[in-house]
Amino acid sequence: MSKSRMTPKSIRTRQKILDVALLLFVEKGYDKATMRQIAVQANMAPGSIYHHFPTKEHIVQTFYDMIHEEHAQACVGILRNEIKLEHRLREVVRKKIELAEPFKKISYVLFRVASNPQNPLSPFSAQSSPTRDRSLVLFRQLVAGSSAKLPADVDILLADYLWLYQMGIILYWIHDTSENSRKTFRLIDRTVKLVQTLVEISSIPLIAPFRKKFTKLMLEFVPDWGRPA
Amino acid sequence: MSKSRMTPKSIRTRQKILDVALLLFVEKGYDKATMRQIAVQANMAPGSIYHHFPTKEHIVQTFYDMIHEEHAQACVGILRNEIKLEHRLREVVRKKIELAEPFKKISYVLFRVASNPQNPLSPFSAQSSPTRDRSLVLFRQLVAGSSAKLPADVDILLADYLWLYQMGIILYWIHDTSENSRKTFRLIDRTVKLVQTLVEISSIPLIAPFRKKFTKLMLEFVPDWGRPA
DNA sequence: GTCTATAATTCGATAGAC
DNA sequence: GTCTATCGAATTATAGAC
Repeated sequence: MSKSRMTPKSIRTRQKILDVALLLFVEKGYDKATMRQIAVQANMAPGSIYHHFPTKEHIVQTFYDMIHEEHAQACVGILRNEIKLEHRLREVVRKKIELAEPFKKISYVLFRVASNPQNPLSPFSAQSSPTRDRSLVLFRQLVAGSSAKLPADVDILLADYLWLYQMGIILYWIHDTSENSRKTFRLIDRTVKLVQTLVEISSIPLIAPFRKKFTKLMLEFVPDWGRPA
Repeated sequence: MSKSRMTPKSIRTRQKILDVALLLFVEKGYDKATMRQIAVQANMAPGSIYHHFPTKEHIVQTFYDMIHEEHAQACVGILRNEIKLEHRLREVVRKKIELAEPFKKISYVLFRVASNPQNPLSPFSAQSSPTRDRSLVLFRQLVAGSSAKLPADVDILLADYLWLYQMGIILYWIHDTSENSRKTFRLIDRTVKLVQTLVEISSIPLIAPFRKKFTKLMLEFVPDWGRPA
C-alpha cells in the first residue's frame, strides 16, 4: 500500500486509470460508468484494474484523498493569513467546496460509503480512517491557531464539531441544485457568523454555568472514533 | 401500486417475500443476502420476486414504510396524552428508534439511498416522497397540538427542523454500538430538553430581534422539497 | 516478482413463454 | 403470476508475460 514501494510503471498505470475514470465518472455518473469502459479507455483488461484498486468505490475514494491533499495545501496559506476564527473557518470550508465542485456529480458516493458503519472507508466508522484523521488535524490547527480565546471545555470540543459542521455543509451541497452551488456558499457565509457569535457568547463569565452544562452534553456524545478516552 | 387492487394471493406472496427477506437481511446483512437466496427460501424463481418488488432496495424501503405506519399509529396515543412540546418530541422520537431497533443492521441502506439526490426514494430528493411527506405531517401535528405558544416565524419552521432533528438522531443511532442503543436514548433525552429551552427562550420579547435574524436564516435554507413557496 | 490478460463466477435485473 | 433463460456488470481465479 505504501507509495514508496510503487514502481514508476505502476504509478503511470494507476494515474492512467484515475484519469480515464474521472472523465467517465463526471461524464456519465458513477453508476453508468462501467469498469469495462474504464478498462477500454485505459487500454487494459478489466481484471487488471483490480490489481491497482480493490474496488470501484476505492477509485472514487482516491479522488477524495486527492481533494483532501489539495485542500490541506491550500489551507496552509489560508491559516497563515487569517487570524479570526470566523474567517479561518469560512475560507477553509469554502475552499473545500470549491475544490470538490468538479466532482459534485459523483460526491454522493462518499456519503453512500459513510452511511454504512461496517464499511472501513466510512469517515464515521470506528476504525481509524486516515482521511478523517488528517481532516481532523486540519480543524485542530484551525482552532488552535486562531485568535479566539476559548474556555478549556470549549477548546477540546470545537475542532471535532467544526469537522461535523463541514460534513453537514457537504451534505447540503450535494443536494444543492442552485447554479454554481450559490446557496451552499451563502449558507457557509451565514453559519460561520453564527459560530463566531456562539464562541464569543461562550466566553461571557455570566453564562459559564449554562455553557458547562452544554459542553458536558457535547462531550458525552461526540463520536469517540475509537480514540482513548 | 394501490393496495386495493391486490388479490389475496398477491398479498400472501408479497408477505412471504418480506418475511424471508427480513430474516436473511438481519442474518447476513443487506449486501450478502442475495435475491436468489430470497427466492429459494420463498419457493419461487428469482425473476418472480420482481413482479412484486421493482428492486432489492424497494424491499428494504417497504420495511421503513411499515415502521412508519406502526410509528404513526403509536403516535396517535402519544400525541393525545402528552401536551408539552418536550415530552411529545421525546416520546415520538424514542418510539421511532424503538420500532426501528430490530432493523438496525440494515438501516444504513436508508441513508445510502438518501445520499443520492438522483434517487427518487431519497427522503431528501426534490421529488415528492410519500414517506417523507407523511412523516412531516406527523411533526406538524406534534408542533400544532402542543401547549407551546410559538412566535409565527418559529411556528412555520419548527416542524421541518424537528424532522431533520429526528434524521440526525437516526444517523447517530445507526452508528451507535452501545448495548440496546443506550447512548441514543440518552442523547434524545438530553437534546429534547435543549429544544424545549430554545423554544422557551425564543418567546422572550427582549430577544425577538435576534430570533428574527435566526429564523430568517433558517427559512432561507430549509429544504423546499419542491413545495410551492 | 510485479503487472496483465483471459476466463469464470456472482448477482441484480429483464424478456418472453406459459 | 410464475417460470426459464439470459443479459450486463462487478469481482475473482488463474495462468501467463515482462
